[in-house]
Amino acid sequence: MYTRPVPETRRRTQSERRAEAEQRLLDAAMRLVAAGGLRAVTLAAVGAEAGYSRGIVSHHFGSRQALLDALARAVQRRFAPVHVSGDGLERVLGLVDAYLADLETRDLDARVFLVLWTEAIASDEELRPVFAERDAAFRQGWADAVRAGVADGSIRPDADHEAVAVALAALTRGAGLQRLLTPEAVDVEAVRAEVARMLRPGLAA
Amino acid sequence: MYTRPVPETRRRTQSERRAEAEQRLLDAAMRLVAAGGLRAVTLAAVGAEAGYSRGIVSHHFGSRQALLDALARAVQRRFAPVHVSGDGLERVLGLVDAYLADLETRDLDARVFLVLWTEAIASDEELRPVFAERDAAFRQGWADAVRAGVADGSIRPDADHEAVAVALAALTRGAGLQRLLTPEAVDVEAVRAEVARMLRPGLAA
Amino acid sequence: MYTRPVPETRRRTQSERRAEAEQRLLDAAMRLVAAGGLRAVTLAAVGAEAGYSRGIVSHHFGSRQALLDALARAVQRRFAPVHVSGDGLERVLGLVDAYLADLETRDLDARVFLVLWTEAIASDEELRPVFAERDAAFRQGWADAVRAGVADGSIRPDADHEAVAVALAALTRGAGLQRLLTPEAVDVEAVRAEVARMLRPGLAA
Amino acid sequence: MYTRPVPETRRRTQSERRAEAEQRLLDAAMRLVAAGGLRAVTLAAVGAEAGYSRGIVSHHFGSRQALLDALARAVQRRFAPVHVSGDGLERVLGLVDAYLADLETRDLDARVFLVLWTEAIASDEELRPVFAERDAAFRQGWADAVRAGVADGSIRPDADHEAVAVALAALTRGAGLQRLLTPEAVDVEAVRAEVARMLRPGLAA
DNA sequence: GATGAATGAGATTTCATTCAT
DNA sequence: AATGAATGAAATCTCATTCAT
Repeated sequence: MYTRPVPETRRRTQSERRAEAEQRLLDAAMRLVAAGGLRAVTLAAVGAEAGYSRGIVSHHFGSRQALLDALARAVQRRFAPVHVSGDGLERVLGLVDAYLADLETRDLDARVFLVLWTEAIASDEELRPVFAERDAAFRQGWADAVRAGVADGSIRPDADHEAVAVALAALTRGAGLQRLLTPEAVDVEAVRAEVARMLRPGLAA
Repeated sequence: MYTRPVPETRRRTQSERRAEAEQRLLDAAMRLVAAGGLRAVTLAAVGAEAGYSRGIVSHHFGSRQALLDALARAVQRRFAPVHVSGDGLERVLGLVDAYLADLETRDLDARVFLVLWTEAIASDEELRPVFAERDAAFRQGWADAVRAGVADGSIRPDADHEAVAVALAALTRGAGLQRLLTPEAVDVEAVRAEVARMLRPGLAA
Repeated sequence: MYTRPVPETRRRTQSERRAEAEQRLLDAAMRLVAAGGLRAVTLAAVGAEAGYSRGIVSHHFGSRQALLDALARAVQRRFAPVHVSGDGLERVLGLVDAYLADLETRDLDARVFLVLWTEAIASDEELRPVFAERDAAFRQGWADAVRAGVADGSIRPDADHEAVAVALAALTRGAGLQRLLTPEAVDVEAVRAEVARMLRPGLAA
Repeated sequence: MYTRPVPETRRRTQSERRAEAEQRLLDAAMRLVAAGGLRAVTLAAVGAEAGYSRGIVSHHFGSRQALLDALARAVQRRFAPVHVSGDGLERVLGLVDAYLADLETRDLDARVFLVLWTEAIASDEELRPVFAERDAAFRQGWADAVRAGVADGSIRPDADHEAVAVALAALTRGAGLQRLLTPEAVDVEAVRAEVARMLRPGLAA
């Protein structure tokens, strides 16, 4: 016999409602950033996109800036360094490849991250330090991987850790941004393959 | 007999005055972009920075968008591909090095170019096509250099011209943007040196 | 045998809790008015100042206006005419002196009363009649005192009761307001002394 | 023969237009303050009341606060101390009388001045110092008049200049405010007459 | 009794644009 | 050619109010 399912929208507690609303607002903000840049993230637009009213963002985040801060931190978590197997040289090349692959497979996250990252450049507000700090940690991770490669003998000993980190981070970010501006010009698969061929000999011991 | 002295600044024609005013406005806009991003480029601010009044930009360019278009084209001309000597592989590596060097030696141009370039990403307006077109030509130039290197035997024959072009353009732009966000983290000299060491073996035949 | 200790704060009835909450809210509102004028009395601020939540004021008073009404009545009770001994002229002068003294000794009450009184002027809402009525009673009290002084021969017979009442009420309120605006300029003790000397000969028979 | 008069609205220069607009805006703001207090002075209301658009106040004054500052200074000029003839005691009594008379004869000015004066009390912004300063000068004027009366022997020598100044300023302002709240209760003529009778003996030598 | 999620009205501010001078 | 007066669209922010929990 047919039994009616428990209704999807059961009674929610206040804190559940709050958590859900905030998540929906962040998701809405991500979609808007991806589609139109930070300029498209108006309080009214976020409220509407999330299915709420005009005032909801202020209610939950207090100010637009606070929403953007939360958004930046959320997307940094989501678009965080991938776990890559391998050691030394293989790990470094694997990281580059993984980031490039993410541009396609995690398109929304990548887009939002990159747009916010560029917006942080001209921002005197709180966006800049949030990204500056994260970038430091990000480069540190790569520099550490290079150092490990040097230690285990897979990477040539005279490699400048910091400079390699800057160059590889630049390469992946630059490629991501180029793909946002001219998607048809960036064949991610081809770039991944070529970058692997291009970098390996120059890094190997 | 009294002779009227020749005025130091001879009477300028209307068209000269117009050209001068427009140049001063573009210079002012560049300074504002460099200092505060596109958001800082308000019509009143540009007028004031150039030493004119609020209405001057509208008077000369008609609209803010027209000013930005002119600014984009001007900065593309100023920050145009450097002339690099050498052939084949040396020319490709020389281009990378020259672009990286420009980040420091032509700081203002580089900054304005990169800021406008990122703004073009989320712009539905006229900025996007202006940069998309130029980027195509830019990559074409690099792809041609790679092709020439393959032809003269200095670059390995299986190099994917387009992918290399994307990767190298990405590397230089990414480095430039990283420098804007965290200047202290990007030692341009060190990056130039390391990039040369890192790329040569991977591109050489 | 174990005996459960008598709780220190015995269980309060609902109506006691209600009364206590409302009193705490009124006290909180008074502090806010004194510190920042009516504008500082937002529902959220009153709730927080009283140690409750944002919604508490609406819960107890229904609306902001109702809270302000209750506040006006409460402060009118608290800042009510002082009991002054003496008859005739002495009583009139005593009232003036007592009101002036209250400006210092009952600073919070005086401040809140005066702020609400001035707010009532431009208020179409319910604050105006509340204060207009009370002012009428207040002047009546003073006019009566003057009349009694005339009757007992201590005040000159041609004194215009109403006009004296207006003038003396004006003097005390004006002094109180001046003290709120420029506290350092109003030496209450000196004003009390001078006012007594200045008024006595002009009112005496 | 009939000659057509010069049209009233002849061509005006830019600076005439500016001056006229600003004057009309201040006048409009005064009417709004008089009718509804500072709360009624919204940018949109001022623009509409002056016969302009919503944005006109920002255009001319930059911000609401700047408009209020200008308004405060304008009304302080307009409602400035009257020139009163006489010396010593007569001058002091004449000043009190003149201020009281102004409450009726310059109703609008008086109303606006008094409303802004009370608003200054709870204002952390720029209104407070503007009125605090002016009040100091105002009291100084009165204290000087008292001192002159003592010097010429018309006022009793033990009069406390500052305290008299505070009391008389308080009396006139208090009366003005009372008249705003309950106009029917304040017979200005009667108060003037009674105040004169009441003060003279107490101030005279 | 108490909390706080959600709404929407209303205010200020910024700024591109239009147009008279 | 140049100025700047005037407009109005669009954004953020503050808050009283309503109502579900």
